[in-house]
Amino acid sequence: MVDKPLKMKKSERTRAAIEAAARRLFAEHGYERTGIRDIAAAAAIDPAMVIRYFGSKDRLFAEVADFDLGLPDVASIDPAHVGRTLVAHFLALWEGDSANGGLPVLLRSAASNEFAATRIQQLFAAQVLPVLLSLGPSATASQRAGLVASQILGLALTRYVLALPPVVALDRETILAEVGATVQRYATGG
Amino acid sequence: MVDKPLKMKKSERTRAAIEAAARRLFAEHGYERTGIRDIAAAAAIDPAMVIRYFGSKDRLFAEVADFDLGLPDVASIDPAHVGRTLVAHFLALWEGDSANGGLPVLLRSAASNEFAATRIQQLFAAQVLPVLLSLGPSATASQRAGLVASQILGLALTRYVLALPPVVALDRETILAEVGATVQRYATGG
DNA sequence: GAGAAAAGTCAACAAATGTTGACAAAAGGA
DNA sequence: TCCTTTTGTCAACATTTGTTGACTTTTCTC
Repeated sequence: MVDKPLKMKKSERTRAAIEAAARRLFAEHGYERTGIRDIAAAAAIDPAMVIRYFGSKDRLFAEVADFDLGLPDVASIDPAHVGRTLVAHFLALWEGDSANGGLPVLLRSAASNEFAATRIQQLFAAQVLPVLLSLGPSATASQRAGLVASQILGLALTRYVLALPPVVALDRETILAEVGATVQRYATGG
Repeated sequence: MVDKPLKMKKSERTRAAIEAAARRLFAEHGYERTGIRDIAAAAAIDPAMVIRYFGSKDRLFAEVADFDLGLPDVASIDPAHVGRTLVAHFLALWEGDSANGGLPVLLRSAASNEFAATRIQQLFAAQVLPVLLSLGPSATASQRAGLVASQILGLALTRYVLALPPVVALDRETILAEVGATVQRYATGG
């Protein structure tokens, strides 16, 4: 058969459907509250297929949780606006409708799922810390990274996971200004 | 029988044992991952007793989650150090070994448990917001409360729930100074 | 000590969980 | 068309879950 443009092989399509459904449900309800049958139903396939394609619930979760923060290159960041830049980037990471959305998945489950917690820790250690290394004395980089994490994950938690009304109500510009200033101070050790 | 000093009625004692075990396990593993049989084992009693004393797992959780932040009186806070004061208070709330410890329970489960999330929201609305009302224009109180919540819960999340190493490594004085300054700025609208 | 009330034990239930294997349908290549 | 591989369906499994009811043991009062 001549190649159907834009249509992948059927197996790829169901695999993608499962992954998309899993991402959405894991992000919405967390690891424990999301059953394989729920995922299968959302993807309109048989529960057994989920296992067939991903081996186990754990491995499916791991696959969905395996993603990249995609932080801008260290060199391309204006040190005077790291705070705002970082916050903007994380906001996009949460609100971006399309591709990844792995961060919501992770944070929703991290509180009661050791794997997810470890994964978050790795992400910050491998991707955020390097950025901070170039912004101040390396001796304090770890401390600065900790403070930055506490504020950024706190914002994500209260706004997207817990959905505390006062935090949800914050408009983008206020967040960029206020939280950005905090992150700026933490990041540069000011 | 003459009253045994410091010993309560037997039923009260087992009830307290269940509650203590539940508090510890809920705080450690979250709502979903803590089974009634786990709680019973930790309290060295029969699983049926848990139901007998508390009716259901939900009600037990609700009981354990029903507590008070115990914030200092608004009037007694020095407005120039609200940030530090608030942070110190929340630190004590987490690290206090004895009585309550309900906050760890709540935060550990809030990400995937609607009841816990709602409860946190209520706590902040009913107990933190009033404090902020006296520290700036009432029109911005909600916004200031949101920012304060994002930082304080973020600290709690990363330090006590996720246990991110760089945040765990922070010493008390650094937290009081750095995070205190942020909360101060958020709270007063500076 | 007899009898009542409280506290505790035990086995079982129905439902939901992740996972598996046997089988049927469809697709693709020869 | 025949045959092989892929893809999907179905029923069942073992385990764990919260919860219940019948029963025995303890505790306390008279």
